[in-house]
Amino acid sequence: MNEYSLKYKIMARNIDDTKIERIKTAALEMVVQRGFGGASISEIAKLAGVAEGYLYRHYKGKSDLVNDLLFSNLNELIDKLEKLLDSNYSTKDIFEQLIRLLFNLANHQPERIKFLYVLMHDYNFKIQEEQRERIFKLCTRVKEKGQTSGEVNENIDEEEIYLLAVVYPIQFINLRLKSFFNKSLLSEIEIEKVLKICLNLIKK
Amino acid sequence: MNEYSLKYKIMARNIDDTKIERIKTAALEMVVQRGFGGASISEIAKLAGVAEGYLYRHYKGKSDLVNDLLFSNLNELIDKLEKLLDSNYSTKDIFEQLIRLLFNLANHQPERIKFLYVLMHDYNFKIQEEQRERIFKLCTRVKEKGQTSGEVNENIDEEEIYLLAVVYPIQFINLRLKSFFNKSLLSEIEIEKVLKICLNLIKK
Amino acid sequence: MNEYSLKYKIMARNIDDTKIERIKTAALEMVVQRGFGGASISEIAKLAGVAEGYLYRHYKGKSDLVNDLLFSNLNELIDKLEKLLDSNYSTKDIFEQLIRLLFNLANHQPERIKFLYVLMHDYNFKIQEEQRERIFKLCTRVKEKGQTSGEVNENIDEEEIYLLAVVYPIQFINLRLKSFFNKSLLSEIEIEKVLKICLNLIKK
Amino acid sequence: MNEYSLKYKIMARNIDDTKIERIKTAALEMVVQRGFGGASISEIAKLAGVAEGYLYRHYKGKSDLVNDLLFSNLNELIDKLEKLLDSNYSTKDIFEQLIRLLFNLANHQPERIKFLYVLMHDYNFKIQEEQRERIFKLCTRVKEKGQTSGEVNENIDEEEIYLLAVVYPIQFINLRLKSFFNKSLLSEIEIEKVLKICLNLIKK
DNA sequence: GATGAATGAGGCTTCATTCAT
DNA sequence: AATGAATGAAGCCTCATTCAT
Repeated sequence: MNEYSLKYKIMARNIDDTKIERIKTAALEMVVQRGFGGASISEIAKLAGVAEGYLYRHYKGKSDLVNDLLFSNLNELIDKLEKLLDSNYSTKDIFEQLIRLLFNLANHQPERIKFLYVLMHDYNFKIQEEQRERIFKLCTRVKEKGQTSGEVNENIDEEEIYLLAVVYPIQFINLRLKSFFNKSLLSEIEIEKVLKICLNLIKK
Repeated sequence: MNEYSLKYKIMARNIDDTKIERIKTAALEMVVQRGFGGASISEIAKLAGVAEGYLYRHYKGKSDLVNDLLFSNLNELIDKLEKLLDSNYSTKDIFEQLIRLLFNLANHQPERIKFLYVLMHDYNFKIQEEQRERIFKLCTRVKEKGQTSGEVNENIDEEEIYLLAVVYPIQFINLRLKSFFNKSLLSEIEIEKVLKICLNLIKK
Repeated sequence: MNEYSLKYKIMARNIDDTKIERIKTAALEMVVQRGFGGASISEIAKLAGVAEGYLYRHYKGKSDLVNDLLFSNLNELIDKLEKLLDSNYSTKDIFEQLIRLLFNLANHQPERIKFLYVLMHDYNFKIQEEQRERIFKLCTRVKEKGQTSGEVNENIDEEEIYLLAVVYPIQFINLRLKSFFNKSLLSEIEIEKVLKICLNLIKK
Repeated sequence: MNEYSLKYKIMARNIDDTKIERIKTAALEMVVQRGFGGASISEIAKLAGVAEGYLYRHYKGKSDLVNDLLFSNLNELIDKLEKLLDSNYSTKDIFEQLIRLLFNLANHQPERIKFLYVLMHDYNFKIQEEQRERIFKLCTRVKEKGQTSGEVNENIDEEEIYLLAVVYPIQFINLRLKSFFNKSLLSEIEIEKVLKICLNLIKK
């Protein structure tokens, strides 16, 4: 193997290894920018720098691709939350970690949080039953842990925990990402603001 | 003009008068069911019982139609809120009335609240600057009124009022409309639940 | 209405009225030339002088179009045969008329007989059950009529009548249309040749 | 080379040796099942258990592959017929042997006779000039032999011999393979039926 | 005003073919 | 020799939009 072919090989490898990743990133961005219906395969492929047909070697179609993206992005989040709960953090700290996690995502990969935000509100995309159950169980665990430790109000249920600890921060973040009220910062102050709301809620 | 054609004309007139209304209703339903990209003009026209071409006499295109729908639906809501604020209700009662208003909409015209829910979270559809300002001003009025009367915490700002009094109820309602946690009731109990959260968070 | 618009109207009408006919003709030709899989909608539309999309206002898709063509072409033939049988022709004359009919088709609309020839031998296209039954019944009628009059051998069955009176002429004609043995005439002599074979095989 | 790799090589060799054969079988089946246009290289390769690219080391493309298949299948048949004619069989026996040969094929390798049936009727696939000539010469030999021995009518020509001794049996067989008239048997009785028609034809 | 036939750009998808390994 | 990842042209089909009536 000469220098050229070696270099080529490495390049080829590199291109190869990131191809699907680039498709995912491109699809995610296009869905955020144009919505599911508005995102076109040809634009996604162009943005990813792959042939249109290549996409179909890995996904059955656009729907499959986007559902897979939703599933894996959500899974990543759920996994992290499960780990959080497996730790010995207090309930308060769990909320804080969760909110930090979402803000961190917003600051480093804003497209991801936008993507979740967009698809969570699309009546065409249903979160898989299995993931819904995992989310519900997470909320149950938080609730029980918090109520046992006396940190969480007895009247709060899973739905409210989900709405305040997950949905509320996501809504806050996206309002900022849209500069809806002409603010777009997502710094420590904002984290505390959101956390305060969240904790305020659950306390007795 | 004989009796028949007269009668026909009257019928036609009557039909005519509701044509645009029917288009709006149809478009709203289709956008909720299939998303903006998935809703097709021909289906909307068929559902509305009008010719495809008719639609273009009143709207420049699909985008124009849906933007108009978003605008007018939002306007209706904002108008009602303004009236609420013009009344002598206490801040608490204003929140209650607002939440009742949203629940009422959900119970009687669920498609409307779904429509708002879907489009408010679509990065393609921006709420018009003018409406954003009206919303902001409404929040300012609520804030000031509430803080003057001592009902609202001094640290709460417009953004938080919007998130808690508008976004939170809409999120709650749509979670129920989707049966996300296998609950779908939207009755008095739920209103109180949402109101309690909302007030709890805002009060000192 | 001025002269121009009148003329235009007539032209438009003419174009209109023949549009579907032109699609059918074009589809038939393309299927013969390239086979079902090889015939493309865009080529068919171009040949017919209509927009690609227009085709879909009348047919669900390529398959629907070609099936419809097969069905109607076959129906036309079956209808003619039924009329032949309703007449008072002798069995011999019925065979002769049938063969003349096929030769006539071959001489005036060769694409049609090629089309039937091509699709009847495609394992993807099944003749509809209803048409198969009609064909079978026609054969039964011929058989019974011929056996009653003593013109047809008692041992001949429907299948053989179909093979000899329908399939054999079609095979002969297409062999000629292909110049398989470097002959391509389809004149009176050939009609007699085919008829002779047919009668010879059926008679006692 | 160690024992393992040797064994592997032998196995590989064995597999290798049948690779083209497997491609041919797979291609033949796919063409029958889906038509030329509908048969895809990747499906053929998968069914054959070879890499897609391998196919292109032996054939210029799909068309080349299928043409080769048609050529070789036809050649096999023609070779057998030539041997039949080189024997001392009577003309009657030659017809019988030919028909038995076709029925045998139908019973043991139905896909092959279907393949011939499908492609013989496709206006895209022309039988090669050379093969057409060989077929014609075979018919001439049969004719002359039969007319010399007095078994074949003087008025019969090559075309008719081809149509009755080759095309007719193939048509009969495929009508049965399709259960066109709800019969699918291809046993001794059917052979006799076809033979009778065939002989009836040519006799004086 | 109102219609709906017609258009054609553009979407999704398949698949024959190539080529680096 | 053999592979199969990758390509991209071309296929089928949809649908927003236009326009003659």
